[in-house]
Amino acid sequence: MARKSRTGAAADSQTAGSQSAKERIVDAAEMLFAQQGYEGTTTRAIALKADVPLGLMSYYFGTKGDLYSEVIMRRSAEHAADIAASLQAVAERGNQASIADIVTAFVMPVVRRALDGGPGWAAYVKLLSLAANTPGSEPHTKAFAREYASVVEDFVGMLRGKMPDAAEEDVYWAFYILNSAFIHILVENGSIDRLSGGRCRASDLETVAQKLALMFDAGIARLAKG
Amino acid sequence: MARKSRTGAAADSQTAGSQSAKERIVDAAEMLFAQQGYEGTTTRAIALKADVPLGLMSYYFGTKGDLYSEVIMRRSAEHAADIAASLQAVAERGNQASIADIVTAFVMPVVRRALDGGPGWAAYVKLLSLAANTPGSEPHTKAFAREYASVVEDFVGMLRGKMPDAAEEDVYWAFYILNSAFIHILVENGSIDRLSGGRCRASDLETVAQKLALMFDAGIARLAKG
DNA sequence: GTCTATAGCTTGATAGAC
DNA sequence: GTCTATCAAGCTATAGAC
Repeated sequence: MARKSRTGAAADSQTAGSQSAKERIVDAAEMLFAQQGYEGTTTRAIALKADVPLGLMSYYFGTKGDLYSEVIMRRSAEHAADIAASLQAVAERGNQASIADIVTAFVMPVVRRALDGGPGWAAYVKLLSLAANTPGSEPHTKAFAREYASVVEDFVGMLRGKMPDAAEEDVYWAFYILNSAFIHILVENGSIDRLSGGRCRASDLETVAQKLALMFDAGIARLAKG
Repeated sequence: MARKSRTGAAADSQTAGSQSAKERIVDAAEMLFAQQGYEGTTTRAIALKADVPLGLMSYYFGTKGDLYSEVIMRRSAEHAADIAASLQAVAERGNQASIADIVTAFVMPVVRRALDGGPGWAAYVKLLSLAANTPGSEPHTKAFAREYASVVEDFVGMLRGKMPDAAEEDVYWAFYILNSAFIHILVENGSIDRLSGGRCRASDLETVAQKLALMFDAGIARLAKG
């Protein structure tokens, strides 16, 4: 037992495949950061899950913070473009699009990635929302915020078009409250499952998206009246 | 410079007063856990902020996890009773109370503590919402959830009274989405401030409560229609 | 490029003097 | 009760053999 096998017991069936060591490290980091947070995840745990020697971490990525950045950057541009396209498609329908349509266009690209994108994307979405909820993570949060700033502006602009008589600040409150609900739901662990006795499942993001669109269609309309 | 003064530079103007060492430790822990999270806070940092020698931490509270529990338990019962009373007052008005009234009754006790309760209560409220957003914190989260379970049931019951024609699961979705928005807003650090160019302030919880009541009054009514 | 071994700190917790 | 000194373990990051 001179050394650990590359496909030994420590290897994770999800991350240890035919991918390169570099990819496996990012995959493992993504999953662990999403599950345990940045501070709660050690570089050793990442190396173990990726089944690579500890030294490779620094060789490929430098510090732990640099690796975190890499996890974000690997998917953020594609994801943001994804949402932008979804919003654009609705914007082209002009006034025919309802508030519910706009909310759905904003929310569904995230839901689809989380549900159909595989475990990597699911972890990324969780990490994305987790970063927005974590204090003392200024550098991390700012990195994410920058990547999605343009998409947020598009969305707010479309909401504004549906709130012609509202005070400017109410457009921002509408976005803020909707986005807060959505972000929190993405990190949720299942408190609603227990509370509802199994009638609702937090992991059922499609239903969540539908209820969000329904509620905020009415809620934003109310706010828009002044 | 044989040893650090009890009122020396390391002492925090907030926590180092006439209180006992034991109280100062809990105060310092509360504030640091709220600002940096559980993993991000070291027992040394707490001791430094409380201006107490490191050894006293274990003497009074045992482990770091025990100290965290103490931070929760110090205020949770009083806070939960506070919210229960607020809900009860609205419940006594029977059908006269609107959905907005019920939402306000649920939200305002938290807002009032955060704004008028002093820095200790402000930190506690932040920690409360932070715990609901943190992964890998099962033991912590469960401790909080247990303390507020009864209040949540009361609130859900009152919502149900206002949604007589709705499917049972929609009552839970209504609560879940509202609570998610509220919880996330309590940890927010000011992204809305920047986005709105200063027109909205995340710290202005009174306005947040007002907008929440307005939007969810309409949103829950819509959901209640089926 | 890959891996082992370890340096250099910081962590939570405690032993034992006062 | 209070405080200093320190332990054992775990951390990130790196030096240097292969």
